[in-house]
Amino acid sequence: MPEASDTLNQRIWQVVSAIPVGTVASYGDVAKRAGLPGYARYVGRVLRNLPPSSTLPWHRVIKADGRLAFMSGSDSERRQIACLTKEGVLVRRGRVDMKRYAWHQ
DNA sequence: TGGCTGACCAAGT
DNA sequence: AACTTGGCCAGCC
Repeated sequence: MPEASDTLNQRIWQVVSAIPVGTVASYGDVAKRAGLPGYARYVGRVLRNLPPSSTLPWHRVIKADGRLAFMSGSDSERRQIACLTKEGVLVRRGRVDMKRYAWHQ
């Protein structure tokens, strides 16, 4: 059972900030690594609530099957694709090749 | 209290 | 690869 949400958020932020440049991790992976297996949706909510000024590499977090979580064609999706591409992660048809770019713990 | 909603996941077809 | 289904969990009415 979760403690104070501030503490949980900090754990999640810490995990996300540890994702190496040029790699990606799924929401479920981040949750598990933060000690919260099964809390993938919670991770998504935490990232959604991130302030615009945040420097956290939220763009390195995608769905488990390699697809981006945003609606196709949205501004958010375009921003994420731009960030990933700049880091060398190839995004094609809103999808990333997990075999190649997954963050292996 | 209870139903609805997601920046989700895994297995099946 | 595209879809569907059932499960999941906290926030917001």
